Amino acid sequence: MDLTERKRRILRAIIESYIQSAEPVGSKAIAQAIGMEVSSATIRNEMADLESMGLLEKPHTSAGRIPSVQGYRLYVNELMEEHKLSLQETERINQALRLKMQELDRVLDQAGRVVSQLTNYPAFALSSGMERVTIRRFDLLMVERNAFIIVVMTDSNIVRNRLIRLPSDLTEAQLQLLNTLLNTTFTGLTLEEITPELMRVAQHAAGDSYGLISLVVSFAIEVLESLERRTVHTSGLAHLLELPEYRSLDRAQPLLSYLSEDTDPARFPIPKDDPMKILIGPENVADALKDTSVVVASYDIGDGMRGVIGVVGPTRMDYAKITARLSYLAEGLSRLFGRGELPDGRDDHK
Amino acid sequence: MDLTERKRRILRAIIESYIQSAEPVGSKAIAQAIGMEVSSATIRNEMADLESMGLLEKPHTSAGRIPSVQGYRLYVNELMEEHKLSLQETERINQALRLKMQELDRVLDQAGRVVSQLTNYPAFALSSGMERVTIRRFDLLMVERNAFIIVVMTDSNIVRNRLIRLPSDLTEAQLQLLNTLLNTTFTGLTLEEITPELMRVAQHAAGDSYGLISLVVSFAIEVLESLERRTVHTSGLAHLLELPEYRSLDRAQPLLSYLSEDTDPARFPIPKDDPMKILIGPENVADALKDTSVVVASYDIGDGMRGVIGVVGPTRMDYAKITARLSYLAEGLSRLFGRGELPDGRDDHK
DNA sequence: GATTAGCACTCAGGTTGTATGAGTGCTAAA
DNA sequence: TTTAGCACTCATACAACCTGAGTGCTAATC
Repeated sequence: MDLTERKRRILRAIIESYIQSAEPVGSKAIAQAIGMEVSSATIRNEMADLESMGLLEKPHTSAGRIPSVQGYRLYVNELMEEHKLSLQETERINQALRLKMQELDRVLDQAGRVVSQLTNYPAFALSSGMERVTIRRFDLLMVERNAFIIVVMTDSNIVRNRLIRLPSDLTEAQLQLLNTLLNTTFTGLTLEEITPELMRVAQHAAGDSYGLISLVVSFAIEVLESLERRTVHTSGLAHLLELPEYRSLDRAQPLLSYLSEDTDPARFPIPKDDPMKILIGPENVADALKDTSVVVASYDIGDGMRGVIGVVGPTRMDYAKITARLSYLAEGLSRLFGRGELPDGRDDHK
Repeated sequence: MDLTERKRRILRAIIESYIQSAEPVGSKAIAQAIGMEVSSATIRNEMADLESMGLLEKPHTSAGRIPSVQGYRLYVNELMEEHKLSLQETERINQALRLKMQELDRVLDQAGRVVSQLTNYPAFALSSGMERVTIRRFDLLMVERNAFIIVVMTDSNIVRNRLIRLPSDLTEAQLQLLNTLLNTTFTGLTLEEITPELMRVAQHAAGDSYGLISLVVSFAIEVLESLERRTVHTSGLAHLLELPEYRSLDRAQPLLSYLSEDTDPARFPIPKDDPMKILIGPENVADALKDTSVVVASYDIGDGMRGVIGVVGPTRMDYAKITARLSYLAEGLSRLFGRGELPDGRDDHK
């Protein structure tokens, strides 16, 4: 059967109406929406065709039609018009970017929050995780005679620090010695390459009776681990309950629980090649997401890392609007963090 | 009217049954619970008395009784038996403490999560906020010719850092100069004392044409602000929906929204003098919490700061169990962070 | 005087039956 | 090919009814 232009118009009208109302839409309503060129009976015939093509379905005999997953897919791929962001919307997003994204450390979390506020859907944010991170340099700063600060910087330009106190005193010279030893022995190594063996050797070479080296190195290990570990942040969960499809607790609870237990990042889809991805209903791998849609976008955090932000909602979510906002935000984030241009307020360099 | 020993026993039985079941409890059930020494009719008489004393109430004529706010208050103050934590429970808490609390930075968030997991209620966590924080020292570390790291340490021993890139190159000597200038001019000052005036003077004195000083100082300001600003973290919101009183969306939604929009810490109660506080129903100030109970505990983060963790649940929450777990956890956290014993692995100092 | 058995009464919640209306599919006419 | 008309299907809302748990009161009992 042919997907005529009229069928496409009707399908689109049905989907957009359903996106708005969450109610099955009938032939009469569509006849009106299209502009009364044809009668509702004609629409009915067309709808029957669309249904047999698998693009629509009926919740029951005498209800209107609702889009099927295939229908949404067609809509997203071909029918959907690009949503133009209003000046207000872009301004709001820009403001969010300016205000919230000060600390790189908390980008993930913040990005999720912003997305959720922007879309009124629950959102999640995760980092795509780094592999093969290494420490680029160590710095030890003497604070008091029995306290110093470790500063480590990774090859991906992330800096972490910790204050260490000792049971006994330490001289500046000792610290210097330790510092150079660390920088010669433990830089450029991945997590796996830092073996207990290596530490023992270094400890011996330095004549380190205090176990200082292991203290500092274990901090470095912690940093490397935390960077390799991906974490997920979810936010705006309460938005879910505003949607008619989740007025029933039986529907809402499993999804809410799934999103709340944000332990395992593997459960959230990440876009591989494209900057943006739309997963409709059963296209999701996770069971709990089987009748929700997920829109994910990725952005460049710089230094080879990518961040991922996503929105979870009912299959009838307003794809046009969501994708527009999400991609605009992702671009903004890329601009902010990517290309080595960190959000420190610094300008472009070299 | 006298609150006889028998009345107290009955009241307690009613409250504990209601805490378990969330169903109004009838005379017969109580007669059984007490041990059938008396008949249900007697219980009925006693219950009528308790009701006229304002300790019980009826949802409607032919239902059982439920505790009133006053009833809960009496229970919490006098009737409640201390809940003994099982070995498993303490072990679980200790493990959570050991595993999760590695980074002081994320204590708040983590503490909230742990509480929520421990109690199966939504939890919130906030810091009591610091006042009059000052920078104790600056360190500038040269990374490349056009990049350096700022490390600032506050008088409360919190260390923060940031990587700064410059449009042009810089010599080690320049950085040294800047470093000493910062340490002589901008240490020991509170947020208010760092005026634009002062910055201009310093900039002039240093002949700082790059605006480097303002770059570094604005980072310092950011750090001070972030420490003074209190933030709230909520977690485990989905637990709310497991409770029968929030099976109805109309009840759950306002509360969920209230807890989700965790912007304003002022909306959450913090215990003033006592280490633990129980707020039952309308004893809460916030409207959205008027028919929930909140249990909060505070713990010592060290250096004069206190953290606050709390649990939100229905008025019929299991006060005995919750308070036991919460206070154990709070003590653990105090031990971990308080008394200058930071989780860095360092020991007591001076 | 305190306790108990018995009984009438109340009321939430579940079940059943019925009406309503939105929407459909099919057929015959335009 | 389109349209009007009609019979048919269901979800939903609503009223009527039943049931069972629980109460308050009264009169008998300890």
